[in-house]
Amino acid sequence: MVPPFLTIGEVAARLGIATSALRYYERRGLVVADTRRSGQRRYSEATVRRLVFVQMLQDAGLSLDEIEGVLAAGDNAEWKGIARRRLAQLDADIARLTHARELLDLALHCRFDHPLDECRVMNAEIDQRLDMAGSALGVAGGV
Amino acid sequence: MVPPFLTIGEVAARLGIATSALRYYERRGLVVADTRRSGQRRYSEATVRRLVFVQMLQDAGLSLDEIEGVLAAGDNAEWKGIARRRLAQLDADIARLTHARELLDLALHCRFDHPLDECRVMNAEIDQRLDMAGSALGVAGGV
DNA sequence: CCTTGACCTGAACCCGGGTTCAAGTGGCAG
DNA sequence: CTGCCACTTGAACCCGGGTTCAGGTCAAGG
Repeated sequence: MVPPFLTIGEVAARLGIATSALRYYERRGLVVADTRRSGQRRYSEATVRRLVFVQMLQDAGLSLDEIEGVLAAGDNAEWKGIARRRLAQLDADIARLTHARELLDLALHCRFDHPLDECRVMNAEIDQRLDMAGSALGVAGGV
Repeated sequence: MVPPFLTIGEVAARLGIATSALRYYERRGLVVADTRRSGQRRYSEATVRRLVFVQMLQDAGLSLDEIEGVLAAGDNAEWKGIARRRLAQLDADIARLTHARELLDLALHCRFDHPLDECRVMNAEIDQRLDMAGSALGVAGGV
């Protein structure tokens, strides 16, 4: 049976995280050890789950402040608000990374033998971006 | 024709970037103004393009150090190496974000009325992650 | 008894990518 | 001449998410 309490080192090992990070979370008020035995933190199974949850949200790109908000949310409208905002941001991020990925991929298979600044694909993209921001650069000589 | 030189403020406005960032790039040796007029930086069109290129690579998730590497690459094997590494990383990032997105989305449409820690989907994911890292936690004795 | 190892604390430090600040210069308008 | 504005510099600071360090406590084992 062995009361299911883990030391900070065990938790750290299990979650693949540094003990210093666990203490840091506690400082932040995010996740506090359930109890102490002669001064040392002991974590319950439930708290370990909570930590995994924190990791998940972190993976989803939430800041520790946001995660605090989610954990503290009494109202479920509260975490859903945070989640929705983050969902929109995720979509934007994914789109941006996907575009970057395509670009990089094209550049790699462009032609095998010219420097990057002569790459047609890259230059097209640069032109695009310049046009987006309102170009006076190639348009007219004078201000 | 009016030599097509822009002041730092003009470049900043055009690229949607702070002047301080441009000076910072110069400090880093990334992109240096072409010339000076009574001490003030002047940027050529070519240099502005270079800056846009820097922004693109930054969007693709390269660090300024890596970007320096790409810009300095004499050998095209050099930038291709960096690009390939980053491409792999992008794939991983995209996959991770996509997974997080799905999860968050499911959680949002889960049931309309329970706190997040009672969400079936979330708990399934937490279990998964615990199992991944070798679980002794739920195996014996548990609650 | 004494060492060893894991743990404790607060305070300081690290990193990347800038931003901010104080103090000074240059040039043009009124 | 006097503003005024955009520009210059080096140095200091900010942020998030931790890590590192010095110095101390505790329990077990040889």
